Amino acid sequence: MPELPEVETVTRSLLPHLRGRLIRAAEFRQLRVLRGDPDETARRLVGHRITQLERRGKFIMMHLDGGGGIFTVHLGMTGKLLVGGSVGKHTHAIVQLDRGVLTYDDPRQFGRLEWSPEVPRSVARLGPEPLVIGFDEFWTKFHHRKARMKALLLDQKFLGGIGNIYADETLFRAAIHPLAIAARISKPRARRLYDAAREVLSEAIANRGSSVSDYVDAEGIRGSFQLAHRVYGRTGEPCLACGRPVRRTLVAQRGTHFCAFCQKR
DNA sequence: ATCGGTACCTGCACGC
DNA sequence: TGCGTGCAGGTACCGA
Repeated sequence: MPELPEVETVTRSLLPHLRGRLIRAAEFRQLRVLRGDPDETARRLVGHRITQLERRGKFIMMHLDGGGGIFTVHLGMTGKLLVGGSVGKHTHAIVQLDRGVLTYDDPRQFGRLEWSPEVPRSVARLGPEPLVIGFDEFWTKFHHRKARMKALLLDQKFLGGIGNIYADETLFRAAIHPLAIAARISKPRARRLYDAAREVLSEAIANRGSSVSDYVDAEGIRGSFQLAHRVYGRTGEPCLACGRPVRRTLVAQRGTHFCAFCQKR
């Protein structure tokens, strides 16, 4: 489900429910999604207040008061953080607050929950935020890379937060072929790419993310940016620029949607 | 350091 | 109805 715009939306919708809340109890059911010992993690959480929430890439960090460390959540493909939700078959964590309850649901169990005293390694190794990095720094990181464009955009050490949907949408808007080699792209085209990524992500956040199947925010509300997708999920439909059918192929083991005419290598 | 491939899970849509 | 297949917003880890 969740790439940068979806995780940003979840974080924002979570904030009014979680900031200042005292954690009264924490229960972990499916241990696959928990990094660390369940009892130890519960002990670290209980008795602390959540002082602030912070998104980095696709991670959500909950900061705890009094040097209580950080509780970090990654939603994987199908993770959901819900306030006031009920407990179901795929509910793997239940956090009781002084006001309300926070649950973590995740059918595929690709998500991760982790308590750590400092910023966890998973977050520390992320590349810069695409909406924060300047073009000069982007170009420095970009121009020598020999990876295919699609794979590079998906690489979280390059930029944090772009996933399969927004990689495809970015490349279409920048008119760059997903198999293009980064190092062979000129500076002006790299500028278009940089602008396209920021534009797509900003618009998606403004539309509360893309709900392609079951993504919802912390209050169960769907996003609407799926209605604005230009290539993702539009296989066989006409390219909005040239009318030729949108093609789907596999790049970096991920379904990749693009227009073979508009996007140049 | 960088790149590409595989593993990890469940659910759903589809064809037969 | 049931069964096999392919596909799905993710990262970690491995070898080259």
